[in-house]
Amino acid sequence: MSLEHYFSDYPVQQVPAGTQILHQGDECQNYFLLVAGSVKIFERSANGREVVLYHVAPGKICVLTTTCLLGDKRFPAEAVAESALSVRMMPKHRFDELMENSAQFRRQVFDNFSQRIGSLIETIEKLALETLEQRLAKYLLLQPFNPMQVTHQEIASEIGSAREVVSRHLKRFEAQGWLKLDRGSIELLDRTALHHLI
Amino acid sequence: MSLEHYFSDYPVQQVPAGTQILHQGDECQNYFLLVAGSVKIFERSANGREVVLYHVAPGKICVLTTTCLLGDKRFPAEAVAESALSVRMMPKHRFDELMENSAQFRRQVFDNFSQRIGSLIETIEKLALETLEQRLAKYLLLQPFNPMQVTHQEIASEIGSAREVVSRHLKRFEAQGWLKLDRGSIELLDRTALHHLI
DNA sequence: CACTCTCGGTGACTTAGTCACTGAGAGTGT
DNA sequence: ACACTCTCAGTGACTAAGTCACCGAGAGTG
Repeated sequence: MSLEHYFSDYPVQQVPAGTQILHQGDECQNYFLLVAGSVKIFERSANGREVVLYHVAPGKICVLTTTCLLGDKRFPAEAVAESALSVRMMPKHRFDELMENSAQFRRQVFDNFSQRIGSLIETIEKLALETLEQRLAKYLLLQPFNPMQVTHQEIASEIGSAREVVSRHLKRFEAQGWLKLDRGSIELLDRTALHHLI
Repeated sequence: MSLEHYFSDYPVQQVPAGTQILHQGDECQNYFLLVAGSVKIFERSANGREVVLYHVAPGKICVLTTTCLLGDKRFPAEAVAESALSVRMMPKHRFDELMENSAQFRRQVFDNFSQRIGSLIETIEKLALETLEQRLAKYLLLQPFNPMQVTHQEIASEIGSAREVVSRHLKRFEAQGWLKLDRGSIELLDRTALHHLI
């Protein structure tokens, strides 16, 4: 039984791509389950640099929203729709009721929490212990499309770096013949070479 | 009702300071509640660098152990007793039973999860968006004792940096008259100056 | 076709991390 | 007391990463 089952009483709502769903300091009103699309949760620093904390995938709830509602806290990050979204919203009282009465539901929510903790720890490891080159190579190899449509700025905030630095590394990779750069797109030509960096 | 209540059926066990409790890849056997002392959970990279993920405080359970047992995974980090410990261990079946039957217990465990997610996100923010000087100043100002007994290496792994880099910054702070360095100890002399760095 | 905006490239510089080595102190055993 | 070993910190030389200020190409708009 998937999480979506428990949200089926609530209508699917559409959100256009690019919508900023939550700002830092906002109050969370509802739990939301993502039906389709992708939400980016990230932090923005005083000088405008960004770092992506995680993405919410279809079939998942946003763990940070959950902790806010459970702990009665403000949302500590930014949430933006990366693509057009379909979402279902559930009010707090219903969520609490399900947590109380459904072992299945609890299990699903706990799994979401566990996975998120794992992914956050992975992010910390990468930031603190890996070189930028390694993080960049991993990022490129994980993308589902080739060529991929992505800007250098987007990559920088995914891997916790700065645009210029990413540009320079990519340029170097291109000079090695490992990939081909175009405005807003990157085509991998030699995945093996990138693998050797890791 | 605190978490400790639910562990009271299980005897308090003593663990000497410095004991490595879990290695990367170990299988978790029991949930443990820390009664007294402090446990450091950290990652170690191939070249020996370390980064601290979090500390387990008295009255808390180790969230990572919990996610391992719930998800049937191996422990993904290192766990070391920072001081002499008193712990109570609870077998998996009892934990599952409590999760099933006690709303209070669930609530406590969830709170632990939420707090941990918050602290991990904070760590990511610091690593990606703050300068080393800021992280170092924050670390120093948060320590409960003055002078504090700590090595440069320990500080480096707490703030995700390298020993030499920390040494140089500390040396500079000392030259400014903000603190006094000694072998294995640091005395803060001007907290206000350190605050201005943040 | 001018205007604007986004995206990427670049040089010069600062900050952070790495590597290899040094020496000072603390603790141990004889 | 003395040598031995270990931990801790200091340092120079270097590489990697991040910042700042600026430029120019292309895409989209009116």
